[in-house]
Amino acid sequence: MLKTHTCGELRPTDDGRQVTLAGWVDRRRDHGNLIFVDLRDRWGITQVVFDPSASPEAHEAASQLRNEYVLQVRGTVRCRPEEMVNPTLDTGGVEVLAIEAQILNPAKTPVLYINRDVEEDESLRLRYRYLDLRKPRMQRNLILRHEVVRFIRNYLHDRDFIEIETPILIKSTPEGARDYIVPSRVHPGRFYALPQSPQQLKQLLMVSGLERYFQIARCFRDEDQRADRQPEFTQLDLEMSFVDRQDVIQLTEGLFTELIQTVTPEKRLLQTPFPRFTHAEAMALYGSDKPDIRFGMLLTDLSPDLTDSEFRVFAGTLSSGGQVKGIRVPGGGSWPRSQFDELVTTAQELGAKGLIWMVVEGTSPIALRSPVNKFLSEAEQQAIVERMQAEPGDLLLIIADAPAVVAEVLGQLRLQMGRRLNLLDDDVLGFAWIVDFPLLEWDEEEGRYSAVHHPFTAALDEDLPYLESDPARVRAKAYDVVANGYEIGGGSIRIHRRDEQQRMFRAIGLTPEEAEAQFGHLLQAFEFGAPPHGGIAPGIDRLVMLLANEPNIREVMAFPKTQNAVDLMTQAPSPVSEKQLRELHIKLDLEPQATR
RNA sequence: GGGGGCGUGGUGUAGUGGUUUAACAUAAUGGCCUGUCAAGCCAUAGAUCGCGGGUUCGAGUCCCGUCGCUCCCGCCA
Repeated sequence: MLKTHTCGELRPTDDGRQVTLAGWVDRRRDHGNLIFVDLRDRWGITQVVFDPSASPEAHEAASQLRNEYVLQVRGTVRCRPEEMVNPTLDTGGVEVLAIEAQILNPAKTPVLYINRDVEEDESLRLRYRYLDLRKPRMQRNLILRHEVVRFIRNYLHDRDFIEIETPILIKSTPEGARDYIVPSRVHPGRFYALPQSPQQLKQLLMVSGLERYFQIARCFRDEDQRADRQPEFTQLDLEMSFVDRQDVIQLTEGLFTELIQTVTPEKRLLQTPFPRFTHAEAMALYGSDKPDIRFGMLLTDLSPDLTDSEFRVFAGTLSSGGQVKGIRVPGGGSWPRSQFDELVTTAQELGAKGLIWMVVEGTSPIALRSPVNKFLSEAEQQAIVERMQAEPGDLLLIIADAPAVVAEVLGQLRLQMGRRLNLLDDDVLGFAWIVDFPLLEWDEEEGRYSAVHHPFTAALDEDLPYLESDPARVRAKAYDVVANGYEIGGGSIRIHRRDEQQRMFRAIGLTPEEAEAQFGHLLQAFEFGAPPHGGIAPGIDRLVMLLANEPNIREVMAFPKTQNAVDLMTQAPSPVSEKQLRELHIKLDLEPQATR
């Protein structure tokens, strides 16, 4: 080793020790005769003093130093006098008096500031990611990620799970996200796909009798990016045999609870055991299937009070199967009028026909300030205020529209209002389970039903009889774990019988021939004694993002891609040679512009 | 596919409502300095304002296009 100690470990008790440190120059403070260098490595920063009276040679070397030079120093640890202790450094009680210094590598002026916290242009950070990753924030995130994965491995190992790798080159199937595909050289015209998740493979491992499997699995989806979505990402993929929903939920909940208490003890879990909502409840109360339950401001259904209203917006909406619902924004009544107009615009941009706002000025007697109160009877105003438990000074935001629109718009407004009122505490993790998702949803574009979760998800036993007669009514043995408004993971109890799986394929419009061609291996496997099984797949990146208080998952990935799925450091994707294409029997058919 | 934001010395910003040497901080280069820890002081150098076109006497600033990064909708079984 080129060092005897790290830059984070020396303490006053090491006084007098001969040590060798190596790392990067974080800062140099040159006083002419005396030079101070903050030497940095992964473990910390130690101040090195270059005194010409102690070592002229080392001092001369130090005068050459610039930020990010790689330096090896041999010297003597000495305690700092009390008034020179730096309380902001773990090693601030000591310094190393340099006897010998060797520049292992100089460095150009860095394009990013490693030693200060500035928000540099993201493309610059990604292009020079290896420099970006030198920053304490990024190292902290990568270390946290490692700790999370290490805890998961230990936890599952202790519970008799085994980690099994599944192939990255697999078969493309049309269901789900767009596949990344890989051409085969030895089979001209044929392609592998990169897994969107190891779903079928882990189910086959259950057929194999492994019973408890997990994998820290890389997944690939060729879809457009978001702050919490990258083209490749990592899931904790796990599957268990002879379980029901309760078993998977309990295991996952125990894992998360202990993980967070161990790895990020500064985080507070809002509620354990995690509260459970049916999908219908979550939509009704929060307007979202991934609710942020750190704050209330629940959606209140006003429909029962307004069915006979003279106000046509309400009556008309209700008579045509719509809903009237609202949220109560405490204290929002004092905002300027212009902000209410902005909220109306926001609601319309989100798809609502309009937004009704009411300022509660008094509750006994009822006094509302609103563009519509002249259309509402005294009794109706009374009912609205009572049902929403409104108090003077509150702002009420009401939407009358189709149920899906009401949920979407009020759900979004609720989040905006929560942020605005500072109701979202970053140190709190509001985990919850969402269960009883619909099994199928109508796909307008394809003109058929498609699986909400995936086509291997089992239906609730009591709903299964309606699979053919009333598909939209069937609920799934599925469960999502959500936290702070993010979907952290989803899972289900799977179908394990061939006949039931074929029924499901039929329900999503696959012919028996198509089902056989695409999923024949799975159907066949189910004929050889497939056990009941189920599992879940939490997203590691999103979880770590939450634990690290980061706004996007790029901050917890070493080498992420841009929104256009480009790697700015390596410039992937890039053209390949004619020879490579020829070997793969691939001819390009590009627009003239697109040849770059 | 659509909508929004951003792009000015190496880096982070100011300027932007039409006009002169495009300002500040930091980094950089040289000098001074024995106790700093975002060291300090002095001096020097560095941007034709993402790129292309247009309007104008005059464009960093206005208009059109384009590229890059980003946020969102669609999409993400």
